[in-house]
Amino acid sequence: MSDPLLDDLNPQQLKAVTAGDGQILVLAGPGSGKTRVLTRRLVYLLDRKGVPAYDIIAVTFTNKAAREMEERVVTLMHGGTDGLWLGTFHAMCARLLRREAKALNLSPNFVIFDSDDQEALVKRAIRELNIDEKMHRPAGVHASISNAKNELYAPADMPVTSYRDEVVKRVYIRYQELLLANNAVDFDDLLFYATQLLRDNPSIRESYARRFRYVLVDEFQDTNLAQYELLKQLSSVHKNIFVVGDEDQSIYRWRGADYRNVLRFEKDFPDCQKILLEQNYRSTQTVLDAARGVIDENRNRTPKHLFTTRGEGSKIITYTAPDDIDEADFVVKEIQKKVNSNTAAPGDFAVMYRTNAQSRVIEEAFMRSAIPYQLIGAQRFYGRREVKDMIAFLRLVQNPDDEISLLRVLGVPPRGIGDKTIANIQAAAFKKDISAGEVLLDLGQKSDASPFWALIGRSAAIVADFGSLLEDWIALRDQVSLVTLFDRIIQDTGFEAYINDGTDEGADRWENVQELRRLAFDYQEKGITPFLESLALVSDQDTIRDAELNGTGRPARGTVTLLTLHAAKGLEFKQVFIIGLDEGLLPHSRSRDDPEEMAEERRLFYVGITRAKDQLYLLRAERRNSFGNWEYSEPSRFLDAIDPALVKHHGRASRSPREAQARDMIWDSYNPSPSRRVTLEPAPAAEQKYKETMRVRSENWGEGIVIESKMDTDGEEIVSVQFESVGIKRLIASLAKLEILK
DNA sequence: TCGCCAAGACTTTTT
DNA sequence: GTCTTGGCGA
Repeated sequence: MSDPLLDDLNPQQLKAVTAGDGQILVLAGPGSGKTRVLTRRLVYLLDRKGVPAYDIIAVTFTNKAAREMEERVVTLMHGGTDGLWLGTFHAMCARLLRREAKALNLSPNFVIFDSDDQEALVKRAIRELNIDEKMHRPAGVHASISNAKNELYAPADMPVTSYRDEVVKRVYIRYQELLLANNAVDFDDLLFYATQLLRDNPSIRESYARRFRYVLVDEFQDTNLAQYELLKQLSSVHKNIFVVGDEDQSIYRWRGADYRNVLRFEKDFPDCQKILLEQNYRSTQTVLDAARGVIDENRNRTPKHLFTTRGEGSKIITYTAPDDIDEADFVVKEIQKKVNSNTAAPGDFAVMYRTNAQSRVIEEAFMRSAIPYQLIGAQRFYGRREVKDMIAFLRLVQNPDDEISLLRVLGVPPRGIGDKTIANIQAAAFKKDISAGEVLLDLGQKSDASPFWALIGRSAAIVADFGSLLEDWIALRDQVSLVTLFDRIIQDTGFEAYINDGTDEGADRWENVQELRRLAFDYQEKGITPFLESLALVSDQDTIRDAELNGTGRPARGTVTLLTLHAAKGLEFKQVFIIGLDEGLLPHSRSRDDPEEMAEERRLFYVGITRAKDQLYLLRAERRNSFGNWEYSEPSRFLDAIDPALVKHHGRASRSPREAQARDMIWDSYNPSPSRRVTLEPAPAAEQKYKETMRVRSENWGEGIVIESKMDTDGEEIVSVQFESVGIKRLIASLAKLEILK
């Protein structure tokens, strides 16, 4: 009998999907069908085990992942999914906090500050405390505060071991007060408050932990301490927790993520079931071999034996460009060539780099060509001034206490409110211990009868006008649709005439506002709060446009995707270019002195390599332009870990003979040292009968695929075979009577 | 109050 | 080399 839910799963996947209750740890290599397993598990619980959707919570890191899961679940399911909690950590926490706001010091209409707002607020705290901004950069202090929150330290509890800590702590305390006064939370607060809420309120914890009989988690290796605690609390009653992750793809250490949570999980739940997914459905053997060479140099990991049935595939193409401009040209020309000859479409390609700064040169090269491309990240859309302004208006309507937004839009468009007036408003607010927004609203209501009128001074009338506009909008908030409110704000402020000033840039800016308006359309029903929340929590990945369908129903040719290695996680492309394989860039110079960070750089490269399905390109440039002068670099050390036999070096483009010689040594005649090569070198070939990817049949277990074979010290050949029936078995070849199938 | 200009920073990755 | 920030003049 056929079963569409389970039939196409391999033995390991099946084991994971149909595992019983308890704690399940799935370690899933790249391309091993991680999302598929998670999705099927969810449907398995709902559809086969009859678990009500209401009893399940499933958490991901990006909205994109959550959306994909939801779409697939809906297609696979016959019943409904009402009541299911499915979303990102941050979104789930926001939901929890809005429901339980009264148990915290927040009102349910709190806003979520984005990173710019957070930094602005830190800056303000620093200034209030008369701390030297040059010595203690707001961005740096904010990063330290963020770390403290991820480690679950409340402001008062933050440990101090240095003078800098002391400064950070003082700022942290003030920053947190300011957030509360703004009725706002930052990204870390969402996790921090949620964890705190559950920890300190047994009855609330009980009710959620009782409700969520099943907890499912994606990208578990990227959880930080706060997230780990949260998961433990949510699953504290039923203890049915199913996590999927891969230590080798942990690349967010700097954000508090700790892949050792995988080890912690095994320690906290000694009875947990551990399942390895090792069959890769994405890449060619060549790509996997390169990836393995790179990652095998990291220690402290669960060894995995990734294998594929996709065959060897084409060699990795490497190219050393004389400079970064030529590096970019090579990428564009190569893509152009394949697109023109119809062997590939733009949507097949991705270009990946370590730092956002590298995207510029690449982008310029694409602009000179006719190839469509999309650049992911770096706040391309939401970071635009006109977009942020419109969002700030909406945020102010949602929450008049949001002073950051208030200050942002008070002079947009310019209406005669300057520093002096702003200071007066703030002073008036301080005097009455209310927010600046409330001062405005009072002025809007009572005009010159307001007690604040005299305090504001000359521009009181202008401020009162703005206050009454704000009051109108707030009144409209719950009566008209989101888009109507949006249009009304534009109309009342003359926003269009202000930004669309007749120049090309003006038209561009107006187009961005229209784009935001289109996004608002999707939230007509849900309203302003979910809209703003979704805007605050978009990740770069969420902005990726997949190749849309065109009118004919066939996939459009798509666009080349330009993105950082970080943003590439979880994605796949037929052809991948990784550029900037230079010492100092990948690995980044900031990681040079810390082995842990170096290991993370390596994982980052590993993530990049394993995005490729068919063809991988590795590029570097001998010199690149930074701040207006040339900087030279050596090839990345990570390249040494890739077996030269997997690589085809493309042309030579070196300018100076000396450099060319150095490069040739690395690429053409480089002979890796034995210690480095040990993991890649096949065992002595003499008696070895079986090789990776061979199909074999055993009397006991039927057909399978050889995933590894090596000679042990006794001269016995040890073969690991992935059997269709029972999964992976390690066998002694001479005893196992394996038949090789062609 | 606002726009212009010069000085300085900027480059790690982001929910 | 370019973008942001802060200071100054109109």
